[in-house]
Amino acid sequence: MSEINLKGTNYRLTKQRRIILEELKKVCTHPTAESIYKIVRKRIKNISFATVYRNLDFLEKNGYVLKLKIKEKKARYDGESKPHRHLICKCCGKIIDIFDCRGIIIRSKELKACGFVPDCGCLEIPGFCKQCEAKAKHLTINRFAPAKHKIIL
Amino acid sequence: MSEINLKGTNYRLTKQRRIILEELKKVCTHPTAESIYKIVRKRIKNISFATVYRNLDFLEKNGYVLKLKIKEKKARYDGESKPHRHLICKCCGKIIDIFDCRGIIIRSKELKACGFVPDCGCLEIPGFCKQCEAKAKHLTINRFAPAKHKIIL
DNA sequence: ATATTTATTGCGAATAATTATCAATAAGAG
DNA sequence: CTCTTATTGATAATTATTCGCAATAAATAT
Repeated sequence: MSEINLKGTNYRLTKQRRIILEELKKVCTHPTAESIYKIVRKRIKNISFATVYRNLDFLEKNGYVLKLKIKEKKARYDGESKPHRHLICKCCGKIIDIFDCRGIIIRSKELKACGFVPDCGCLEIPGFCKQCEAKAKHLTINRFAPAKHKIIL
Repeated sequence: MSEINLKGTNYRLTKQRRIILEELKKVCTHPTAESIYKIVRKRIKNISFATVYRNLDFLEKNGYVLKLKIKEKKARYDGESKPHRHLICKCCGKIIDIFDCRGIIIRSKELKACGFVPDCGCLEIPGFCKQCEAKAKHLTINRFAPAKHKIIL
């Protein structure tokens, strides 16, 4: 189990923060704030939902947890703060962690030309999980360009 | 300029849809629904905001436009539906298109093992734009793990 | 053309995730 | 033990997006 050393800062390791972090580190999923709230409430009966939001924000801003950058209604958090990538299934929404990624190579002259420095420490990679990929094979739908209609250029 | 051929479908190319698409293709930015609404209203004075949302959704679902998958409050749309990538500056939020990307190589045994098939036709790559990268060099802050405090494991 | 069917629109209300407010409380410093 | 400041809990506010529905417009049948 991990501990936080807040010496030399104005921040405090409150019971709320400690327990939110502990619980988030216990699960291997990528829970929403609501889900974390429900779990934490078992240990702090009267914790406020706002406190959970505030502290997830605090923990993320200070590098203790990750907040996924996917476009979903509800934000998702990750108790593992070590840089790693997430595979996001475009079909079922499943999130798969990959930790062994030795590098992401983006072959683009434009990228080099504009001087952009990729930081893929927390990168969400869209695609299709094994199960959905298998299902998609039977369909004629083009997953990559889902146009039903023709575009005349 | 592009045209839509809706023959053989139940969908209609209404004035609203045509103008939303036309205007979205005119700009090289990645506007929000609100921004598109403001532009389109110049041509259709009484268009409803809900119509803009509905039709952006329609156009995206049918492959005419892209909807960025970044975690921002407001959704952002792209009139260019051809597969391409976006560089997202973690510092200033700038969005840069790259079209010449010949491929993204993800070196991971875990990825291969789980059978996930990446589909990076619309991938958002985080990092730092030239300007922000230059600024960041002067700082001691570790951009990759923004923790202000120490974590004792 | 005109009538009929069905998709789409405009309006306003509803939803829902997140944030802000603020008095009360708890934690650390002196 | 007192003082200062950070944090909390409760609740209200915000805001992007969606929903419901009658009115309208577009395609199809007559």
